[in-house]
Amino acid sequence: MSCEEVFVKQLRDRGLRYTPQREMVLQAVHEVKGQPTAEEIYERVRQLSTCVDISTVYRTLDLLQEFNLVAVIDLGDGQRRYEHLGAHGPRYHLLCRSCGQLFPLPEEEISHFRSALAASHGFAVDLDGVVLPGLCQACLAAREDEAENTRSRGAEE
Amino acid sequence: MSCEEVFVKQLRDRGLRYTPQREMVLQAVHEVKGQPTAEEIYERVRQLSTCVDISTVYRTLDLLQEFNLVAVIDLGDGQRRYEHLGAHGPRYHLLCRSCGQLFPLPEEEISHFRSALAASHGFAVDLDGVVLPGLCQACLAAREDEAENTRSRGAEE
DNA sequence: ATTTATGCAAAGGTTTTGCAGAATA
DNA sequence: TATTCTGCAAAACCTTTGCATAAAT
Repeated sequence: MSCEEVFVKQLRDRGLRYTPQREMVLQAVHEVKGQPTAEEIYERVRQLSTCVDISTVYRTLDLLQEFNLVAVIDLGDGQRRYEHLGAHGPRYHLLCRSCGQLFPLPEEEISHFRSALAASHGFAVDLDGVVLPGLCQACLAAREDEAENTRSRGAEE
Repeated sequence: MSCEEVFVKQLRDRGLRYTPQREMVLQAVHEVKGQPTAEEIYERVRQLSTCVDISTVYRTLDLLQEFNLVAVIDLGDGQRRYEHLGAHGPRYHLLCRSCGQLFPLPEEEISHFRSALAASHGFAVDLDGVVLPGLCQACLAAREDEAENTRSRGAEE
């Protein structure tokens, strides 16, 4: 079942309606790369039709989230971001604090952590859409180089 | 070295000043339980002195964060929260999506996850102040009971 | 015909900023 | 005395809401 079909079905099941605006927001969610903000999705929608309001975009994104068609992502910059959830299901992310790049984190990495936590605390972690900050390989290496340089410079002086 | 001493030293190192307002904000951070918002810290400060402005509180909290004396916590309710970082160092949290309770997550649980990730992706996760959502033991049990009841009721009818 | 959805505009809440006067080193 | 800091007020920011009109079933 395609995303659109899922959306229509879920709407119908609740007595809600499939409108052109809702269709356009879903399309924009597919088309905009990365993890767009509501504003960015709104801009894409505006390319399709000029008189759609951003409040409609927000309202539609709320629905898509409820239906598990998008995940909400927080990169800690005070703006909500949205990510399309296709057949692949939930995604987990690593955010490099230094370069700002977002890296996907495969499910396998999460599952060990999840079961360890379930065993020790009885807590069922649910990391859908969670963004884990840190330093990526490249930035970590750069930082180590810098520390090395500082040390050797210190020794010379 | 006490928090206050660290704060004063860090300020001096940057040519910044130790003012009564900054002292009171640090004190409030120690005294308010849990993970207070800027507003809550502000209220505590106001008990000490009536004419301190909330913008000063925000500005001081920014400094304390830079100096690693507080961690910033996001419980996903659109309000930044602050947590005092004492000698114990960074804290990790589990947030129950159902009852809203916050549970501490000991360092040991994190470290396996961190080394696994470092080995597989070369990414150094840094979960200081990160809040991992999920379901706590009690809410998980309650949910399972409910599912059980629904099933047996369904069978009766 | 009935109910839901939309656009508009305005409000909402938290956090930030500009600036003149006060305080610190 | 030279900067930094503060309080005040206003702005900025993202998101939500109320309401009359329009659209969908």
